[in-house]
Amino acid sequence: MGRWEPDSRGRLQEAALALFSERGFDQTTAAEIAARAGVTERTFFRHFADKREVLFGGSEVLRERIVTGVAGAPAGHAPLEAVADGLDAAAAMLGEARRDLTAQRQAVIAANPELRERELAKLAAYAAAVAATLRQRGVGELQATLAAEAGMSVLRAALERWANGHDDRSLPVIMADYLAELRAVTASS
Amino acid sequence: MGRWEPDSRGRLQEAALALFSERGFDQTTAAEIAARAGVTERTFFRHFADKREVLFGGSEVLRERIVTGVAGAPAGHAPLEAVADGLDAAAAMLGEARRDLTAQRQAVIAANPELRERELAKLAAYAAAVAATLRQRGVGELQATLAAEAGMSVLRAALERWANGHDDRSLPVIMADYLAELRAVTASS
DNA sequence: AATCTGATGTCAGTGACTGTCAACACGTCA
DNA sequence: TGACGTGTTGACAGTCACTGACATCAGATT
Repeated sequence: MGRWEPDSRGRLQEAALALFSERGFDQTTAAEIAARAGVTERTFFRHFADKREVLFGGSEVLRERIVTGVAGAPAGHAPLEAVADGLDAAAAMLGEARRDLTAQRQAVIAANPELRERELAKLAAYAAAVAATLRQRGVGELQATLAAEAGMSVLRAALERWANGHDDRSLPVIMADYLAELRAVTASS
Repeated sequence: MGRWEPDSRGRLQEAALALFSERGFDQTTAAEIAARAGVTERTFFRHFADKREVLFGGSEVLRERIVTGVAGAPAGHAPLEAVADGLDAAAAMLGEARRDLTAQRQAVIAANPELRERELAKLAAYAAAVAATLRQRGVGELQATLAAEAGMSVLRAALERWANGHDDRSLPVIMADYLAELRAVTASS
């Protein structure tokens, strides 16, 4: 064992989620999070680029999963079908997480404009990565962008419903349903 | 005339755009913007909630225009058709602005992650307002959200292309084209 | 044993943002 | 005409997010 307790990063994430839930994001300082995790404020900012990032630790892994799902779609799949495969991969990963923790995290994010802003940025990053993957599959730039962003809208709406417990269906089922709704509402009329 | 030069707010917006273009967002302090506008830093933060907001002064007007466009769509219009009417209203307003100024503003935003984040938040606010308007027209919550967010994707992509001068067509024409692309890529296959 | 490496602590500093109070030009009303 | 309310600004002190530079120390490497 090292000079300090291991997994500072994980302790910081737990401490932050707890404090944000108790007092709110604005009423919690980075120094308080660090103290609760048993480290200094400087260490907090070594692990996380800014105070919000502590809530988005798993976002890169999720992005990779989504991209892998899209890239692994059969060659014959249309753009939105490939995106659907990416959503399946995301749903599989998120479905493994404890729903109560996801709900707690979503509640903290929903309660603060700065955190909502950051969540949008993360979704935009997913969309950009998915669009780039679609382009490698031969999809045009514009269609790739539009399909990817619409897919992330589906992801967010489904995740919100699932995490809040308003729907007892599994996350992949909700996502598939929501994707069908997207197709319905964008159908020419 | 008052004790001070009028239109502090407008001078702050101009000064900020100029300084951000010259040095970049991070290398410009709020105090420098204020000095260039002939006011104090405190006055800057009386007019704008934070340093980024100075670049988004017209966003509320644009949101109202979009919402008015959606609300004014014929009763028979499908959700996405109503959104298209909102996009037309947005295009009409943005088309009035000088394209070079819009391009300059977009370049500043594109160069900075924090500003891109804020732009996403503004688009999300438009989408939420549009979705609420669609719901008043009897559209279901989910379809309203998905149609509105897809519409804002179209708005952003078209605005980017128009402002950069990569496309000589008028903004409304580009938007209509992009909306057709959205329909094509989400068509069941 | 000497050295290297990685994670952390310490400390000083910048800049975004806020609360509070005073100053002052302007309009209103007696 | 003059007292008074109102809206905008300046002045100033303060908190907190975030950064750069340097020291420290356990464990791995040689």
